[in-house]
Amino acid sequence: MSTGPTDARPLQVRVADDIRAKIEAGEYAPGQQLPTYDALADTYLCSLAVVRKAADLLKQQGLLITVQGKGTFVRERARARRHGTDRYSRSRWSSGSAILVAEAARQGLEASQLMRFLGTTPAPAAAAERLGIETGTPVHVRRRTTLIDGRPNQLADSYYEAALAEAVPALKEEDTGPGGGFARIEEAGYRLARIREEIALRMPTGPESAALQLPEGTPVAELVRTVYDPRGRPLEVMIAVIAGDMVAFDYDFPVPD
Amino acid sequence: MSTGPTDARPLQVRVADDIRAKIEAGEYAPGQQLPTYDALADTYLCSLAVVRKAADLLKQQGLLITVQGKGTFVRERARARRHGTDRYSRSRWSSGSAILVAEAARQGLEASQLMRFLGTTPAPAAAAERLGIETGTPVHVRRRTTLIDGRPNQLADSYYEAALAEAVPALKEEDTGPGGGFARIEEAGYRLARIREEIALRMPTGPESAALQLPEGTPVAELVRTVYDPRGRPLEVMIAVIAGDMVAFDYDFPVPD
DNA sequence: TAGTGGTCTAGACCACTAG
DNA sequence: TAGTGGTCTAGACCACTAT
Repeated sequence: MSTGPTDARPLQVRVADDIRAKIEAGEYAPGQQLPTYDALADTYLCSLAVVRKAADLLKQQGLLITVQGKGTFVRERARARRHGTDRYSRSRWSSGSAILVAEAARQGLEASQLMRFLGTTPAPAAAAERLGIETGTPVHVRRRTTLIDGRPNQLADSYYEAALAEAVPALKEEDTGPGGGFARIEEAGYRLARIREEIALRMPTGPESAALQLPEGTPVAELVRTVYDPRGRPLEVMIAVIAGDMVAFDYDFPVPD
Repeated sequence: MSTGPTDARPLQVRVADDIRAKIEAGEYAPGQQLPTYDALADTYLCSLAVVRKAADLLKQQGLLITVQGKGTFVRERARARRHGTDRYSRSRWSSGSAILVAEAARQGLEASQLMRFLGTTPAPAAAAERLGIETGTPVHVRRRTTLIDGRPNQLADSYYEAALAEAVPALKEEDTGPGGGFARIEEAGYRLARIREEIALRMPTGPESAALQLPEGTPVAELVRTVYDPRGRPLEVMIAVIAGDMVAFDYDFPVPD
């Protein structure tokens, strides 16, 4: 541990920095188990609580994970799903492939979906606002969990006005069929014209952290996607909470006038 | 504290949840000081260490901030700068306003900039890759810190190939003049046609956390923006690290074919 | 059963802020 | 000077994993 002559930093920080340095130097490789807390306390001549606090700092920074009863491990970087505008290409979903699975496969990932809830609910403020209705108005909702390579990476809730859900009965089914909900909506005579995506960053709440199996120190992206018809009427609002270590967003657009 | 009959959750978690509930209920308002650790330990009939751990959990979630010697406070949500595609509108920057300041003003925010470094540097991999050159090739860089309402919110580094920096001398000046660097580049005969933005989420490193004055539990967005000319040649690569609590991204695009 | 990390206590002392 | 949060110790006991 490189303790400078006037190193006034707290012991726990110096221990954390030393471990981080070893990780970055490859001395502890991704997935590898670290020495036990007891061993580290011996090495650094400090109490267990200090080692514990140092490990907490590194967990917060997403460098370590701990498993009770097993040990402490260098975190392996998850594979990110790139989230670009071209995944919305009409040619792709109108041709019949399941949009999520096909898009993931293109990136060499295996995707699946789990329906958490399907039915009517009072519209939450964020959805109501974008649908142009009153908060609390009954809307149809599809709550799903998306998994990549078996790990949950996204909690996605799609909201539809009741009238639209009536006009597009597939939206009330678990399986919306080839091309997904977008294809069914267009078949019912609507046209999807524009998409607006809003992204915010934050730390997960407790339940989100559990549902997404997030390691400590992993932020989430909150993505609000609104799909509009050619006259600017909102057809769908999706609110998704996405594991920050498993996503990257890509946008490509012309310089606006 | 609503301790159910079979509440097996750790005490520190129950304490944290109870405090969170009070914050969400408005019992502790944003900016308000919480009772001292000692007082909370008395209230919850637990040790100081448990209160401390509960507070750590809430800090990680971005709900509390602590100031040594002063106390513990409910975190006030920072005002976010919306980061939309229309801020790149040619009509805006070509008309002479300072792009950053004007855009922030439109949102009721006060923006300013601080130049951290201006000169030549070996191209980092992320920039070189997108500029289509070898990593390590000397490039011109503008490193700036952006402040919103006086708080630093963005560390932005723009990279230019050496030849372009020669052709656009303003890029080597602190002040690029009305309309900023984009205006100067077009005046030199280039044309900005497309923009690609890539966003990733992560926790800040120590230095980033310090430079952006980030409260604990605040993630950062890493934004890589590449600007292309009409023939698809990259003109500028900007790599920005943005405080997660002070930004929201907006994209609006047609459904691609 | 042995070994790991997780929770919790009681208490000493330090660093910073405010009056 | 008094009061705040921060660091650190020593140790007890619990929960989970492996063998």
